[in-house]
Amino acid sequence: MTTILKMSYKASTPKGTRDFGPIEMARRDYIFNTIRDSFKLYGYSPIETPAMENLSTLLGKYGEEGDRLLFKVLNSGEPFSKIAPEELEDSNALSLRVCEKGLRYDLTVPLARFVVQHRNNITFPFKRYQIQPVWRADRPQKGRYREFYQCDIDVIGSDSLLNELEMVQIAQEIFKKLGVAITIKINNRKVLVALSQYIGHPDKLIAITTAIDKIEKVGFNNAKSELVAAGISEEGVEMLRPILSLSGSNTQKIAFLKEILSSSTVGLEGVSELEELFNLIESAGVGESVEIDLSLARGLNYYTGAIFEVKAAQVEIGSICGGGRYDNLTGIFGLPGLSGVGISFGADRIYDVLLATNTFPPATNLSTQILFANMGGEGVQATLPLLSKLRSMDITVELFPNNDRLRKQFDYASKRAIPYIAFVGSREIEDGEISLKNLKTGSEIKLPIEELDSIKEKIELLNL
RNA sequence: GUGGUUGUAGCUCAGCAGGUUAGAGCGCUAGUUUGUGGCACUAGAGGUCGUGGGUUCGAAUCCCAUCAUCCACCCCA
Repeated sequence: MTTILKMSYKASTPKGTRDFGPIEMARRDYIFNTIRDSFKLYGYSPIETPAMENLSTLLGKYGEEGDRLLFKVLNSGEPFSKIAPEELEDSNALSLRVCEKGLRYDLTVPLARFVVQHRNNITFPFKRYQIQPVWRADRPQKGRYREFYQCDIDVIGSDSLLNELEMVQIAQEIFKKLGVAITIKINNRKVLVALSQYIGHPDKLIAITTAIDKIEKVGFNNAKSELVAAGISEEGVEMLRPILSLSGSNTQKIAFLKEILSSSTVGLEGVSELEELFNLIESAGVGESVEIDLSLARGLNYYTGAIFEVKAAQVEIGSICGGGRYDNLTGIFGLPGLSGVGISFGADRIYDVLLATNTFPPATNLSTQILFANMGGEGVQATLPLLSKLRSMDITVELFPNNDRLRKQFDYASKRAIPYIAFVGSREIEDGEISLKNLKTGSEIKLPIEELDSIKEKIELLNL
């Protein structure tokens, strides 16, 4: 064993990926189950898509930055055998020659592909949920992994703002169940488009939105110099100042925007969408901690309407949930005219938040209820039928496989947080009973085998 | 992609104005008469000090490179 270890390479997972042990899995299941339960409650159905998509499906959907972060999969066989020497010089072009597939970067683009491909079998509006890992070739850091799970819901084929409302409701509900304090930020891409027109630089939308996004972090003046560097006039940037430092209630913000953008058709459209959405949110009574944030400018370039982002109030970890409306994502795959909205929950970051705030429920540690000590030969024989009986009663039991010293068996039980240990040895066999001991309190009782049906009540006694 | 941090036992780390056999705590293994654990005591296993060069009589310790790591930026979940 030791020699083998010495000879082998150091065991590790690839950069930015992790293993999940039993405790982590119990906690992750708790998160996934909570999220999934809410998704189902609102009528969403599950789908799954492959880990790999054709690279052509993925490329160009996430902006330049996103393309760079795609994990590409080398073709099998001998992909380089047909490559001419001069083709080796352009590494970008080369990677497209030798890689036809890529790992999915999110769940939204695969969904768009899925919808287009299966359009004839789908009933619209299509409400689906999807919980699967995604991969990004990012540099890992706190709260950022190269493999992480997204939990998505999307509605495809309905442009009603009721869908946006539903996203907000579900986010509120899930984080309430999980015990995470949040703020939900909402903006509208049309408003951002209108703002860029308003300051006279409709072509600089991307530069403007990314700079706007930074204002909170680096301050207005730094963002301003960045915008000026991007070729935007100083007067134009100054026009943004009152808008972005806008404070007050959501209704005040809306009123102000209406005035500023009164000459812009898209702008007014965006503002009235915001207004209508907030009216719906009020009617539904889920307006707590929901605010308009004009500095919210999600980077994924397929969003066209509402955009959302959820931040944990108590933990600094980036957004734990985000999404928005995209009017024409399926159009890229040849099926125009379908509007969709979606939101994605970042399970791994939510995990980190629950861990940091210590809000995992204690029950997530529990595995086996009763460990039967291995007392050797006849004890084991007498135990086997009891195990089946207890399992049929839906009690999680296991028998220690080796006839080790009891000290060791106790050790095993306490390390696995098994609350009860049972003995069936020669004494018990003689008296036709089992001994049952509570590891925590140390109290022990005898239970006649014919009364096994009442074991649950007997266990209650042990807890006193 | 840019900048910084740190790499010593399974884990957390100490050692570092260069000097004989590299340490601690926790964990692990065995034992303190194998039908009762968590405590305590005793003993033990386990490290080519991330890797490769260099400086030096001598390097875990200084220099360079490289890889890995974590953090920040970018971007995002």
